[in-house]
Amino acid sequence: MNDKFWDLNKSKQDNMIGSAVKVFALNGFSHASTDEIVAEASVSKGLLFHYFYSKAGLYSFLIEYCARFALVELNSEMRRKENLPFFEFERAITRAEASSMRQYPYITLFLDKVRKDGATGEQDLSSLELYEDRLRELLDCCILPGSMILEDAEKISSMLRLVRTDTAASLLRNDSFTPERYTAAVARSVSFFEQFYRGGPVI
Amino acid sequence: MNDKFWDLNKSKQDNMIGSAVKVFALNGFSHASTDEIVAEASVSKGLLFHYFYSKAGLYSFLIEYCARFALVELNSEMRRKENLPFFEFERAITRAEASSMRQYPYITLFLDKVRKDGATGEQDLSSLELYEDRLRELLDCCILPGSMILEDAEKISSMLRLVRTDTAASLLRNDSFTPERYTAAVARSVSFFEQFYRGGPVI
Amino acid sequence: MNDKFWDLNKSKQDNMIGSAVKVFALNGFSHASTDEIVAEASVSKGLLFHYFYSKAGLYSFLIEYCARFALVELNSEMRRKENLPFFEFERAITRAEASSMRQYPYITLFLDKVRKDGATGEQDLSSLELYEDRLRELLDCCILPGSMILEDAEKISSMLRLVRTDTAASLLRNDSFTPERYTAAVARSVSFFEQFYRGGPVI
Amino acid sequence: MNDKFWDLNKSKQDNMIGSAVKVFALNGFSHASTDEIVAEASVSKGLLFHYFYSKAGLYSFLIEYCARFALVELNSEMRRKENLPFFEFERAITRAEASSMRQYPYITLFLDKVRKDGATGEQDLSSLELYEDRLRELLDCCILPGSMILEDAEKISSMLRLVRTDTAASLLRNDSFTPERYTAAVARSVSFFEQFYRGGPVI
DNA sequence: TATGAATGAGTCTTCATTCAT
DNA sequence: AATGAATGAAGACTCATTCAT
Repeated sequence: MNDKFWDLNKSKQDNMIGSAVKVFALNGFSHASTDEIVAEASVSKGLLFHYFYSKAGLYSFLIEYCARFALVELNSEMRRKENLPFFEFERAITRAEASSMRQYPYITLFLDKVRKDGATGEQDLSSLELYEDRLRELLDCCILPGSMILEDAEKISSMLRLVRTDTAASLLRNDSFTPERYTAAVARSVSFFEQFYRGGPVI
Repeated sequence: MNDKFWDLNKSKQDNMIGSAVKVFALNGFSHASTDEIVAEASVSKGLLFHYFYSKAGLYSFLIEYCARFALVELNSEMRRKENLPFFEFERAITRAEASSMRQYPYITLFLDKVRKDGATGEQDLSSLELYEDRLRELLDCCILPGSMILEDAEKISSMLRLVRTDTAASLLRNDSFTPERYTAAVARSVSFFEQFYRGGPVI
Repeated sequence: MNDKFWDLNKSKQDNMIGSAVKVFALNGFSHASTDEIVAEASVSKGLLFHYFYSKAGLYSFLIEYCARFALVELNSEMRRKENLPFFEFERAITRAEASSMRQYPYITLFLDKVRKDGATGEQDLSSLELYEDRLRELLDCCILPGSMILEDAEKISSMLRLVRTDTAASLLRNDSFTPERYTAAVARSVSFFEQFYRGGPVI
Repeated sequence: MNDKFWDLNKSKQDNMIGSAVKVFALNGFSHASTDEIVAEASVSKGLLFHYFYSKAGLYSFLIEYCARFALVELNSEMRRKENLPFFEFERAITRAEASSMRQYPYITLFLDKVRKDGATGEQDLSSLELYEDRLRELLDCCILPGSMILEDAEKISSMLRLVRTDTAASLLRNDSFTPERYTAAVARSVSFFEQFYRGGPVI
């Protein structure tokens, strides 16, 4: 990408980023059209390519930018609270995502699409892996309920990720997304798992 | 579609269906190329369009065909066993899918892709909905463990669907898919949920 | 390139080759437009790319094809007459070029453009070099007039090449090109040099 | 062009002229990019268009400017020496070009490119023709060796022009150009022709 | 029935040119 | 005078679809 992008004022940057994230999130890399992106952002075709050189270049940039953005939000939510009880940790992730989505509503869906598209592609996913590694690290130092083993925590955590993605997708699809609704909807699923472990070992 | 397709011998039919299902499953509707489909099936471009008129027509046909095929397998697995205990029901779904995938390995991934692609598209998804409705119906008349309410069963069921899709995707990706491995892998996740409800109410 | 190109009938092949050679000869690689080529050949854009994959691929193909074609014409003109007197050799080259240009009028200009464009580009020029090598080889076994040393023969030969290119360019420019006019015009320049060596040593 | 260009100090003018001449000489009109020109000259895009209005305008300006510049150098070299012996005349042309190239190394290549590009284009070449006319005029009043007729002089002169262009191109290509090397290299070719006419009529 | 050559609308990308600052 | 962000028309290339055989 062209570093001059950062000389633009924040709102222009966010307009272009948000528009591109949305179109990529909804269509995936191959079917996202640069025409749609520039229409969504109300800028010219030339400008997009001036800053990002190619559709693939824009995509790579967004992966890195969004993964880092999400990581910052995650760390900011986690500050000074590393050893959270497992379910509090899951709620914190949800709040961090909600916070990212306040800025770029489609960021969560976008990163999810990248994980799937990227499996077959040749993108540099290292930033995204950094984010995943951090999540994993935080999970590892969670305080698990008495009867929960790490393997179970991982299973639950990966299922909750699915719930979050589904929730985001469905709220955005019918135009009713707000960070608050998102947090509330996911919270119900977290509590669902939590009940199994409430009040000690389950047998 | 052109009904003369059904006059072909079964192996030619299955060759074209299986090839198209695979390419659509791996790439989604928009990025699947008719060139790749005809190469995979070793037939000519003209023939594909002779029978299915358009890429969208082929896609629609496959949705209907695969959804019905999966429904037949599901019903066949369920015959005379409508009131199964919940976790046995989940195991039965898994066996039904494994059976479908013996014929068309990518069918499960294909139908999953359709649900997501289709959300934004204008496909006729009624056959798929029929399949979903049947699943829902079967779920409704399951025998739930003592402490499980229907809402919980639905949550668990939708999470297990995710597990099944992930399992299928990962086995197919590294070329190690067999119906048996698929059934075995999913069974472990079913048992994970089952433990919470074994031996009576959990509190 | 796509080998199926050779399955087309000769007139279609020659139509596409001749059109592309003309457009590249007149405009050079960078400024030649595929739109202009397909318009000149009266075929669709898709077809051009079906057979040649890219503008660069077409260009590479033409370099090889034209260099080989010119080489065949050259060898055919030289058959059984390897040890020609120098100026007869130059006349033979001219006849060989005239013969190539009967098929593809712009071939000489095209190959000349390639030598210049190619100096900065990254084309595979080995076929063209084969042609040049053959010319050089034939020059080396010419019978030189008594007072002419090889170095002089080379100088004269390279100047005559320029004369040939200029002659071709000017005849084609004002639409008056015929192989006969070309041969006649160049012959005058050959004779110009020849006079210096007629009747023995010059000093 | 915008006459205010002449209010700039000479070094800024020459910087822009030299850079543009170089880029046009190396790439021809169509493939020369204004981005490359402004990068070479280290000025802004806007400034280039402020002074020259368009790429074509800049090109036209350069043709006129360079042709006049070359003419001035030619006349300056020829002052008081109109009736030169033919081969001295050719050496004088070479020195005049070398002198032009001391100021703008690519000027000779540029004017040569213009003659070829211009053949198909719609540029105003009258300044260049003035230069050519002057050359022709000087040639006409040369003192020819006894056995040389005017037509021969023209032939030799046009061939020597080619030699000069080739020499300039090859020296500039491998970064070893100096006016002195250029003059020396061309002198050898002039002497080659001269030998034919040394010591009286050649028969 | 079956083929694949041929088409052209649509997509990505470049680049001369404009204009607000 | 000087900048460079912004534009959009034009060019390379793709791919679903058609049609003669």
